[in-house]
Amino acid sequence: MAASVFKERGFRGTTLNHIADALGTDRATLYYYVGSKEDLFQEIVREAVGVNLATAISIRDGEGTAPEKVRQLIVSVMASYAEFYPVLYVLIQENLDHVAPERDTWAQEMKQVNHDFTDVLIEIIEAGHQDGTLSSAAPAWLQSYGIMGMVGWTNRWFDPNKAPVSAEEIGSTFADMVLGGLLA
Amino acid sequence: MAASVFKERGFRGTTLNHIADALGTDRATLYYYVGSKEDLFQEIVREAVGVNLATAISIRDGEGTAPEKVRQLIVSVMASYAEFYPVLYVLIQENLDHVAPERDTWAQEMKQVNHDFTDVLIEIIEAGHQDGTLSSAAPAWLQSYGIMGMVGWTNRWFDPNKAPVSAEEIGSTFADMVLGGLLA
DNA sequence: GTCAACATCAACGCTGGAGTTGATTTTGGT
DNA sequence: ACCAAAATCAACTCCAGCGTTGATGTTGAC
Repeated sequence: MAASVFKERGFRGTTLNHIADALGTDRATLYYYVGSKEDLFQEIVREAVGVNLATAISIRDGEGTAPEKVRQLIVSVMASYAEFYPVLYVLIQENLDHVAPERDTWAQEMKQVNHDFTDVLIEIIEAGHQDGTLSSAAPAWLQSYGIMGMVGWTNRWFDPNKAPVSAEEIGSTFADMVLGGLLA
Repeated sequence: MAASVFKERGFRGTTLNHIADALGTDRATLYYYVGSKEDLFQEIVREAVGVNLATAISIRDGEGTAPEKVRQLIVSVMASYAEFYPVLYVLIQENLDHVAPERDTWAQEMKQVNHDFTDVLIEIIEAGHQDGTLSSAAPAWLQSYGIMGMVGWTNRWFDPNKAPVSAEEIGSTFADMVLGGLLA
């Protein structure tokens, strides 16, 4: 519930009044349950972030060729976005470079998780470069950033409860684009 | 100058004190030149947004096959991001769904521009579906959103003054990925 | 029925940041 | 040298939004 409000208005744009309203209660009542706006936000996000990284790692370390792993990763991330909607998007849409100084410790941790996640993708792609299953015409990090962009940008338009396509279809389409390309 | 501050902190995270400091002056002096924080922001962004859309339209209406146009569009957008850096990113990184009510009129206009831009890309891709030069396995809008994501997400990591690769290289890599795919 | 733990909320304090005002300094034209 | 326009800045006002407190319900165990 509070997550939806954060998703719709962003952290800075959300006041505890907005959340209290959404919950049909009073702002002061909210403080009976949470220590601060920051606490509330972190509590919402905390669990989901780890899950995503763990999935990526298990794909990297699992069976399959590099291209298969890239596909699995894209599809499973999209599936997570839908499953935990809107929790993961709440985090992604926050530009962690823009957080206020007080929130810096937490922001650093989150950036680390993002960084680790991206690294997993880079490693998968680099393995593909090594064994020749993926084109090494460009550096693996740049290819990874492109993929992360495609996927991460869905926070701006994808709502699993309203979209005409499923998260899996989106993931599959993106994987098709990025692996096989759009050329007919 | 002020644009850099907005880029680094986001609209909400930027105070006029931050900007005044960056300019080595006083906040009140700033108000001698601009009517409000909002005015300042719009003034910075106004010009650049139109340019980008115009470029897209001229590519759509120009010579070349659909795949060539997709490539041109991606590369030219990346080039614009670098040329006008950080102005276009300042706008992109603002999630226009999160703006405060007072800013709504302006936000609607900006959303319209974004929408028009995306539409141009969709039209290019649809033309490719028609003439068989691009795969129509997925809807054109979804393929477009993927491309917009790749490109738009660069606001999180690309700084033309620091990056080890040029905007054109990035654009070219993304075009390669999306058209030919990464499969070797 | 009573009491303690649980929960709610009106009313407050406080701070950060937008925008204003008026007095003062700087600049440039004659 | 003089004056008017341009520019600067100290010192305000105002308000939104975070967080607190204490008084007032509500509930469930015995």
